[in-house]
Amino acid sequence: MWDPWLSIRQHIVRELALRLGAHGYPESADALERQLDDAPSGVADFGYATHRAAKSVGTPPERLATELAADFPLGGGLARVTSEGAYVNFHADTPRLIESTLELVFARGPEYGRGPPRTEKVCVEHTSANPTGPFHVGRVRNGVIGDTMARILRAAGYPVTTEYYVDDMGRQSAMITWIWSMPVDQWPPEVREGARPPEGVSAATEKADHWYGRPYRSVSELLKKDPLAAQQVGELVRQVESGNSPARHREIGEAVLKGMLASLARIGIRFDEFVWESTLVQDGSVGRVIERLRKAPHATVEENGALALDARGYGLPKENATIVVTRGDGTSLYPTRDVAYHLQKFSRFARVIDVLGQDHQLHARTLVAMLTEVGEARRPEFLIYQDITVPEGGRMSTRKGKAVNLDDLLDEAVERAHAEVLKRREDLSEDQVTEIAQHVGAGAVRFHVLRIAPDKPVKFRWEEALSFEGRSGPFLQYSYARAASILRKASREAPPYPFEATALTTHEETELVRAIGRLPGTVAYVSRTSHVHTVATYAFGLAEAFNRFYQSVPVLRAEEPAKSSRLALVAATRQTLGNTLDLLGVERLERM
RNA sequence: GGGCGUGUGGCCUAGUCUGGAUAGGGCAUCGGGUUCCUAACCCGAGGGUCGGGGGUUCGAAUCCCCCCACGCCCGCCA
Repeated sequence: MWDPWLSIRQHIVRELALRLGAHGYPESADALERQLDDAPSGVADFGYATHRAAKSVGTPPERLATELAADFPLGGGLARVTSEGAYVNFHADTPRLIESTLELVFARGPEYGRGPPRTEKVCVEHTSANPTGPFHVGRVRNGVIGDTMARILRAAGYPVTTEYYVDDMGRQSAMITWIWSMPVDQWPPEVREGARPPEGVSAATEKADHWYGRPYRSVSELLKKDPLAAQQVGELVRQVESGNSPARHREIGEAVLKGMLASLARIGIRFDEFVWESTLVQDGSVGRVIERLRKAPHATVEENGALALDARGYGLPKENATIVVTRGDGTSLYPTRDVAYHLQKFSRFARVIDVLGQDHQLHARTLVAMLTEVGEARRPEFLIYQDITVPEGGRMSTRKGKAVNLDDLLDEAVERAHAEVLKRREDLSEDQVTEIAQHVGAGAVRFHVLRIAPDKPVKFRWEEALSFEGRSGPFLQYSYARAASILRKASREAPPYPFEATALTTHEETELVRAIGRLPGTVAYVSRTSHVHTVATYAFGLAEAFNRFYQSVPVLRAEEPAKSSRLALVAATRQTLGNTLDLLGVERLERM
């Protein structure tokens, strides 16, 4: 037993199938499961629209609804069946629902919401940004979505590994090594000018991603008009590919990555594994992929010796009907190396999920075409999200100078949170205030990115990202803290929580129980659909239900048995909201 | 030009996969609520051609077709 709504749904669907069958309308329980709607709130728990069945049977829908409701068998947590117009309405046995929901929450504790264990190993690869400089806000959507998806899949019962694919082989990371391989005072003037650190900032005082990343944009500009510099960078790429990369290359890459990961850690994103692209070249996997592609059905060789694939027939855009596998000098390209990486992932995992920005959509299809060409039938599942754009238009880009640094956003969020905490709480120590502010700021930013469907483009606006009110991370944290506070004052911070289901009778109480009961279904839904934002929507609804309860129903000042029962309800809310916050990667706060 | 995605009150958004009851929320605006468990909260009000047009259906924000607008991609970059 892991979902308090499951038995009642199953009962309804099973009996409905039987009764509709008796009316001459055969429909499987599975099909009916999909047709069973949530009834409008206040009307009932579930509703079934009879129009379709009625039409097929030749009975007026209203009559069919009346007939079905009249002698529908109760039980399984179903207390009452009514009809309204063409709808059959199913009402749960509320005391029984309260009992099964709260008991389940207390029995499972931190495990509440999780599904039955599964054995298929899943890999969620996300973020995988080049180690060339600090994260901007546009990039973190990938990490937030990927990290949350991984948390949800774990909750759904899968063994999950998160991976960061570190691209240390491309031109972009070579650019950083190239510029830092010479003393700063010998840098080309335009680079030195463009990369000048602000007053008082040095390598010792600044995070490595910010420090090493500073010249990135200027170098990128320089390479467009300086063939000699471009040639030197190209030479470096060849060195890396042949395994003779300067030690500095890996050192800088690791330093920059470390700085980047520190930023992600601030919003709860961590990785299980890192796969450095260069290792795939050095262990020969990329070479083997190139050899297999050379013998592939549609392999061709371009005039300058570049190996390519004639990809017509793969549904790629016309101009892109050729996939280039190696450069003229024989060095590999990113899609080719990514094939090697995917073959490796397939050997380690049953399911491979790639979180990709929409700008990688074509890459995804290229990758699939190349996998076909090497005779690999397995496919990654792509979780595609739209970009975060800048209000003036266009997506964030460090190179174009249109980007907001994640660290800057977080610093600002934490600063504002600090001011808010100070305003509200005079009793806390400076350390407590600082800690709360960090989690509130981080929670606001992470939730802001998470609350919107991945399919939707997001326009970045400071005021929205920094909102602590309404549908926000801090609202959830505040709700959790309120629940924690009541339990603390009652000295009831741990089980057991005895309760009497019949003592919980107000609309606010029963709605809160219903919300608590919806977590397992939400987890199952998201693990199936990858609609990670649904967890954010759920969390908000739960917190809202709790705040309404809090407002209208006294707990500590109530008489028994209401008092104990309400304390149990508060404890169940704290557990459920806490488990949900864990899924969202938003820190729980016992006080704020 | 082709491919993918998006379009829901002033702004942001859920619902779209699997069609079903008066399209839910948040921000902003206006009006209320704290001698009482944390007002980062709660209650109420106004505000909607669900981008436009056709179609399918008993029924369309949801499915199909056409069109419009916006974003991204269409490198021997990643």
